[in-house]
Amino acid sequence: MTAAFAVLAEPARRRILGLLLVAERPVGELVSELGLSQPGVSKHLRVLREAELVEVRRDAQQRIYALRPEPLAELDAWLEPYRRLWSRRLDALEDHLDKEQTP
Amino acid sequence: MTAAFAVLAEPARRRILGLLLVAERPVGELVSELGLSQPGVSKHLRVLREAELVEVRRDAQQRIYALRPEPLAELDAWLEPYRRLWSRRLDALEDHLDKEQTP
DNA sequence: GATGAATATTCCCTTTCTCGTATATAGCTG
DNA sequence: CAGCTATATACGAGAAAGGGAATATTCATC
Repeated sequence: MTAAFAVLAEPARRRILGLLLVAERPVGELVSELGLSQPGVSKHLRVLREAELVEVRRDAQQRIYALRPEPLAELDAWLEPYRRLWSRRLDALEDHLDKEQTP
Repeated sequence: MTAAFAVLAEPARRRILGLLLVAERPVGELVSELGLSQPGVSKHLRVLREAELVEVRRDAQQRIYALRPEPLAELDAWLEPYRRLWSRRLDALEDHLDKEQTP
């Protein structure tokens, strides 16, 4: 949890996740789309990897990075108890679903 | 957004928010419940205040801290596009509400 | 106005992050 | 296996963060 927040505190890393949400990508593509140095991107990717926010796959000499949603789901869960503070809509939703589950 | 993530990366600060979710509290109460030094707690509170995650109210010589949910709501919104990656339940919910809104 | 309680701020030290530049590794291709 | 491409790591510098100890501020009370 702590790790996930710290990792996401970096704008560049959030941008990387945004790109990977659209589609998985090799490092070079991230470099050109982000406008950062290649070592810089690699380093951010290492941090994201260690936090399990992304995973790598080798394709010849390229490394294809893809999103791993688990830590984001944890973050979402952490947010849960706070949601009632702003979300009427979600409350209604949950009420509805709860009723649906216990007929 | 960046600020919110950075602030929440500190476990002590998340604990403070957890306590304030239950009820607003003076600093002294936070100090005893967290087991941290008073200056330490005050410093975390300053950071939380600057990120607008909490607000202060004076009550005699005490300062009562309370939660301000806005930055958490922003975080929730940031998470939105990623949610489909893990949440079937939420998708169902949104579908339901969307239909409800456009009868 | 002095005292005491509650809270904030400052200073100093150590650690951690980020960035740039340079260098290393891994794997294809001829 | 030489050379090229794609990616990763190492190193050094500078900024920022966290924690402890000491000090300052604020307000109520006597």
